[in-house]
Parts: sequence; C-alpha cells; structure tokens
Amino acid sequence: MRVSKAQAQANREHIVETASVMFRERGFDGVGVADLMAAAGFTHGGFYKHFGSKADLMAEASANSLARSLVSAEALSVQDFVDVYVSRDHRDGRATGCTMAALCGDAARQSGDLKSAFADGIEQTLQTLGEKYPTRPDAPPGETREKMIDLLARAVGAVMLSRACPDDSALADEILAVCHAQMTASISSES
Amino acid sequence: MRVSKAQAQANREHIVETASVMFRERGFDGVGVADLMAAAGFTHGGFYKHFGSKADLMAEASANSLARSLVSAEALSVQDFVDVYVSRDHRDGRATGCTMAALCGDAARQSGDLKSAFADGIEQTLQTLGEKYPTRPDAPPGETREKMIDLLARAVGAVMLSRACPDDSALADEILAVCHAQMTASISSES
DNA sequence: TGTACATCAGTGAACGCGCGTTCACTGATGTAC
DNA sequence: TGTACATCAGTGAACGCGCGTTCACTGATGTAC
Repeated sequence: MRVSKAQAQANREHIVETASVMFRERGFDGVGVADLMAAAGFTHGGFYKHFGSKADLMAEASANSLARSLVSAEALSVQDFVDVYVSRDHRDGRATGCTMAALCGDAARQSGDLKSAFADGIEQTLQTLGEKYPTRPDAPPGETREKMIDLLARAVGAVMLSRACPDDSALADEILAVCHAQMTASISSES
Repeated sequence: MRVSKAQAQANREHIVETASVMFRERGFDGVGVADLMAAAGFTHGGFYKHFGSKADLMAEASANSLARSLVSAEALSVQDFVDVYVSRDHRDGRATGCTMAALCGDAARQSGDLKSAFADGIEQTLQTLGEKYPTRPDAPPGETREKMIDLLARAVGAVMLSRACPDDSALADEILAVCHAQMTASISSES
C-alpha cells in the first residue's frame, strides 16, 4: 500500500516527533523500534524505509527536540526561562521538557553524531539566551556568554538532581526552590 | 565448590564494586548480568546467590559509590571540591568519577529504591560540603545549605553538559572552564 | 580430635522474551507513452 | 486525458542474538556427634 510522497514525509515527521517524546520519557534504551512504530501508528517493518538505523533516529530526534525547545525560549526573558525551566512542572514533565535535562546523561555514552546534535543544541540555546540578556555598557566581551553557560549548567543540574530523588521527597522540591532563588538573585544583581 | 563465609562476603563486595564502576561507564542498561559477573571473575549463575535481582544490585551499587565518593570529599575544602569536580580529568573519567554526574539521568527513570539511594547520596554530599564551608557570623540560618545545593547543581550540570559534547569539542572544554571560574568567583566572594 | 552429613557459593546449560534488523509481499502512487 | 507499468511506503513473519532469570549439579565449608 504505497502512500503519497507528502503523506510519507508527514509520517516520517510524525515518527521523529513520537520518538523524541518517548526517548525523553524512557531513555534511548527504553524505547524499542517496534514500541515506537506502534505508538506512531505503524508496524515496525517500515521503520527502515525512513531511517538507516535506530541510532540515526536517535540523533535526528534529539536534534529535532533540541531545536524545537528554542521556539518557546525565543519568546522569553532570561528570568522567564529560569521560572519555566527550574520548576516542578518541568521536572515532572520529562516527556515534553528539555531534551538536555532528559537525555544528556545518555548522550555521554553515544556516538559522535548524537553528541554533535547535543553540542549544536547547547550552542543554539546559549545564543538565544544571550540575546535576551541585558548587557552592561562596560561589560567585558564574552561576559554574557559566560553567564549564560553557567546559568544553563545550573538549570540542567537542578532539574536532573531533583528528578533523581524520590517522587514526593522534600529534597527534590528543595533543590528546585533553592536553585531557582539563587539563579534569580544572580540575574537581578546584574540588571 | 562452596567457598568460606569470609570469601563469599569478599566476593560479594567485589561484585558490587565492579558493578558500580561498570554502571557509571555504560549506564544501567549497558551492563548485563553475565557481562558484569565475567568482569568480576565469576560465571553469571551465582549472581542470584548474592542479589535478588539486577535492580537490587543497581540500588546497592549506587548507594555504595555515592557514599564512597565522600571519602575523598571529606578531605577537601569547597574550592578543592570544585577544582577536582569541574575538571577535564573528572569529565573524562566517568567510570571512577561521581555517581551523580554519571547516572542521575538514568536514576530519574528507575524505581523508588534507586532514587532513595540517590537522595541519600545527595544529602550526604550537601552535609559534607557544608561542614567545609566557612560561615559568616551574621549569616541567616540555612544560607550555607542553600549555597551548597546551588554549587552541587552547577557542578553536576557543568560536567554532564560537557560530557554530552563531542570528545574534542571546544564547547565541552569551554563549559568546564567557564563554570569553574564562575563557581570559584561565587565561593571567594563570600570568604 | 575425628567422622558423617548438611549447607550453600559457584558452575554452566537452559528458559522465555524482546531486541534491532531483514525480507518477500502488497497495492496505491507516480510516470512514461 | 487514458492506459500500462515501475516505484516504493507500509505490512508482518522471520532472523540471530543477548537479555534477566532459573535450575540441577558440584564439592569445599561448616556443623553435629
């Protein structure tokens, strides 16, 4: 049952989108090709008409969701980013949250292709955040970038540590609340 | 071939130790029971004489390496901790480095037992770091703990983001260098 | 202290199962005339 | 525009393989007398 070119392209995009959600929820190893294709509404055999291997899809789905997360980031101030990112909603919504926080631990053990996708995503995030950050007239060159790198590491670290704690533990919430406050203080002391 | 009680206990500890290294290197899903037992010098069948399941060992190995990492932390000042932790050596030595940075992404998807081990490890680390941190006489209660939570999140986030970048990328080194400098500035501005 | 027997850490074959991947097949789409 | 044929997205059975776990067995250790 051949399908129109446009439909095939739409199906492919739907598979990538489904994969990016499932990978964030369960990790790369926690999602099987058959699992994924069933969730997308297909049988597993057709997978290899679209992708060379599962590893190829992992890289493509990661690149996709890393780039996509910036769509919302572009509309936010740096303080808004912190509010949205270092929050219980984000911590509890792994499947639709930031790909860095969901998968950077797994990415460390993957191929260069996958890591390149992550590096590109990190770089784009730093650019987008930097453009939203108010710069002092006398600021040394690179100061904004340095602050954004530190801010991103704090945000990712806070969410990941909070997620590693039991679901209703006080520590999980404390990590988020404390890091949110400290990051907010860092931002406002500059502007 | 039965083995003496003391030998059996030593063998068990050796398996836990081997597992904690292999899990940090390859992730929980990347290490099979047979793999692990072979690396420890045994055949796989004996595994269930020591542990109820692979998940049980995952929790025990995590608790073990989370507690063990404090042995070195106890001898360090907070600045020494930052120097050792936010470094290329640590980033490139996943197998023998901090369990939080190696496995907290995986921990988020595991059972409550495993997450409890992580929460305990985080709590112990915060305690140990806090005891090393100089407190101002007029500091409000909880200030030290808040600073240590933020510091730990920054350290873990920096190492994990750096590890997610391709092996020889400039960005991977930049993240470490920038976060190290920012964290150092945060520490010295207080003492 | 010496003997007889129960215990149990470690062995290695075997279990069912799900994995990533391949392949012959189907039939609607796209194309050539 | 209509017909004949090639293309190829999607199907579903099948592949070899490694997974976590079980089990009958071995034989040195630990224990009871």
